[in-house]
Amino acid sequence: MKRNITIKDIAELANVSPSTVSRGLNDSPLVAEETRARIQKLALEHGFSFNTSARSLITRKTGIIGLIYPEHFNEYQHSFYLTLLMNKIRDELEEHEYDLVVKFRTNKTGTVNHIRQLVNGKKVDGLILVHSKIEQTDLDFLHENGVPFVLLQARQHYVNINRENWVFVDHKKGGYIATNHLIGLGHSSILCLMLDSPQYQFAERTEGYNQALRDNNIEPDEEKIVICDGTFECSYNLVMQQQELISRVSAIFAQTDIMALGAIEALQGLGLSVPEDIAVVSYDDIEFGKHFRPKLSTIHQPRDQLAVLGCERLLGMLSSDSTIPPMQRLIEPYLIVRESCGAER
Amino acid sequence: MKRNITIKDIAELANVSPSTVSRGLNDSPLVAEETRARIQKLALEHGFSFNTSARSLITRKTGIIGLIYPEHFNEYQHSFYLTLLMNKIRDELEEHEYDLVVKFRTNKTGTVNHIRQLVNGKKVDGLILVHSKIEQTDLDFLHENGVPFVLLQARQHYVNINRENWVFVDHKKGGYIATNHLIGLGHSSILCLMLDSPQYQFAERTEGYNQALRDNNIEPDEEKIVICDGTFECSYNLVMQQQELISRVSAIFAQTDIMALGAIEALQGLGLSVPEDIAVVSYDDIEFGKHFRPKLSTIHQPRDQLAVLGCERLLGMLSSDSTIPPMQRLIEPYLIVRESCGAER
DNA sequence: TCTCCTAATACAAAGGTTTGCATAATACCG
DNA sequence: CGGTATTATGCAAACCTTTGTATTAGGAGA
Repeated sequence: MKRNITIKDIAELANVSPSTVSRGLNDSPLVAEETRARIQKLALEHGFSFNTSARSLITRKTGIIGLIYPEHFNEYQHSFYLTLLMNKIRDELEEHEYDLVVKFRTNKTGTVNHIRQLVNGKKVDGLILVHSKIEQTDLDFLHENGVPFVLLQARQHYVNINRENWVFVDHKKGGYIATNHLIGLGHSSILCLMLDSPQYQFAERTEGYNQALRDNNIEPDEEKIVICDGTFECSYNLVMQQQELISRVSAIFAQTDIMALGAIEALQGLGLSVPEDIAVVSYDDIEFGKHFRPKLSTIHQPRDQLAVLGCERLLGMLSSDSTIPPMQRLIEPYLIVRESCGAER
Repeated sequence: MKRNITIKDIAELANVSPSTVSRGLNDSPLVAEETRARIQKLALEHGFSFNTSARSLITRKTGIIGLIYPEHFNEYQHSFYLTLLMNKIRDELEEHEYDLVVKFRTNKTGTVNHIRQLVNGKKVDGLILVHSKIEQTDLDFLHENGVPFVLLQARQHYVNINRENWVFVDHKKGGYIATNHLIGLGHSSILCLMLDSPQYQFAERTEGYNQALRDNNIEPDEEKIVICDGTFECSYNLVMQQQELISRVSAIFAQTDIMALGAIEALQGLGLSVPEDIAVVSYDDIEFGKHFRPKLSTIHQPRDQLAVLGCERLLGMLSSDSTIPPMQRLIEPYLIVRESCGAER
């Protein structure tokens, strides 16, 4: 591997000291305009770049942000949403010259704890914790080490978030809006296809569902909340197996788009048409929803807003060392009406 | 930010010199078993991790791999496939303790050249170039700097690949298999929905299409190759606008799954059913294909194999400094038969 | 002309690790 | 017991920047 050109080399070429070169390239006001120009020209000519490691070593900044998400989101059915969020985050960070390194967090004992590894190894300047499937002890650890971080997407009920920076989606509101939409269209017997997962956000969606029912004087019915693992197949099978139950409802609130797709596929297989025979509303607004037939009416999660706000705050924390009061934002999701709920009946 | 615990601290605690600690933690045979045990115990107790920057500075290894893809693959219609490939690559690298940093490469003048930036700044140990939308000069630059890299997915026709390491998909073969499948089902008038892009791979798919026709004594018809930008919408609109042309074919070869979905949507809108009235075969095998109605018959790109082989080779190059002859693999895609082509007619 | 100030630059230390070489300690052999 | 391997450890340099402090030169003011 070719030896790289260093500040020293440029210094020699420019007939100045390394420190002057450093200052020149970093636009320090301590260096004469003429000298700076000469240095920068030489640096450009010789394709000089700072050695990232050397620089990090002394500045204690790596220019890398770690993104941690819970391991079970590796599963196919979660990847659609996660990808959209991650891409947006990467774009945001890129604009501020930060790189993103992505890891998942498993709580299996005996496995590496990427959070501690990244922090102890001084690999990252800050962290973005998506879904915060994370132990309270990890958060404490981050505080002890003064590592800036933000929580994104949804809280974990067992985590104390009062002192943290976070941007969450108001999932209860989302569930409420979705259910309310169905009720507004004249449905009163609504099935809730609930995703069972350690993620509190799905319980929140169910809460919203129940609340909407109650607010419209419909008695929630435990039986109509059906648990599913979130896959297309599970959702499909559930509908297929629960035909009696299905016959007693006129609408379904599926907690993710994927689940809606599975359910719709099953319903159609049973000879029911959506939305004519049964309406379906879902959650996430993944891109595919609008290409499906029927086009999905779904709750849009403002993922771009999550990314923008989260990154903004994280970058803010990175640039100012004074402690600023935490930013805690609950973002409201909104309904996108397409075809799967049909018209008022 | 809390001062981190360093090798020196451990050295003091263990009553040895820093160099011994370093050796101990790195499993050097130069250190006594008893000492090593003592050192490792202390390191563990105090949550010690190597400072990545300091380490990189001297070892000249960062443990980071850069993945570069062409800018226009940021567009929605390409994201599905790219994501699948990237995720698999990340997993592979993760297993070998490498991190992945993702950048796109634009050829716009005046913008940063991420390749040079990553290499000059000594930020990465190696590169994975997906689709190699990349200048020959960049490749030359990488060789000059002795940076290991692999090309993945598809070649760019203007790039000289003889001396490079690469794993490409045999796209001509893919186009051939797809078309041949249709012909085997009795179709002789087949539309080719071609994606127009700087990517040579799509031209290759068309070549395969033409070849299959010729091998079956069907005269290729220029008119039946329709150009599309790859979006769902474009594909949809094309079908809608070219009804006369559509009426003269009994099958469509869409060069991506997304294009197939758009086309099918349009066909169904026109009152044609797939596959009964018109058969559709496509390319990519994105996950959604099997949830669509009809389920897509499509060419599977062995992306996991690309990822595995590519990473394997890259890691190989990183660990041995002797130059090994380039690995050049053309992977055969294969057909997955589902519903969209129907039965023999 | 001398002093003092300012502006521009240089010097040197620091950051945490690795590693070639020197040294010390132990064991071996005759 | 002297000498030589052998094993374990320490020393110090190197990796490349950044940055606080010292130095120098030049100009202003008296």
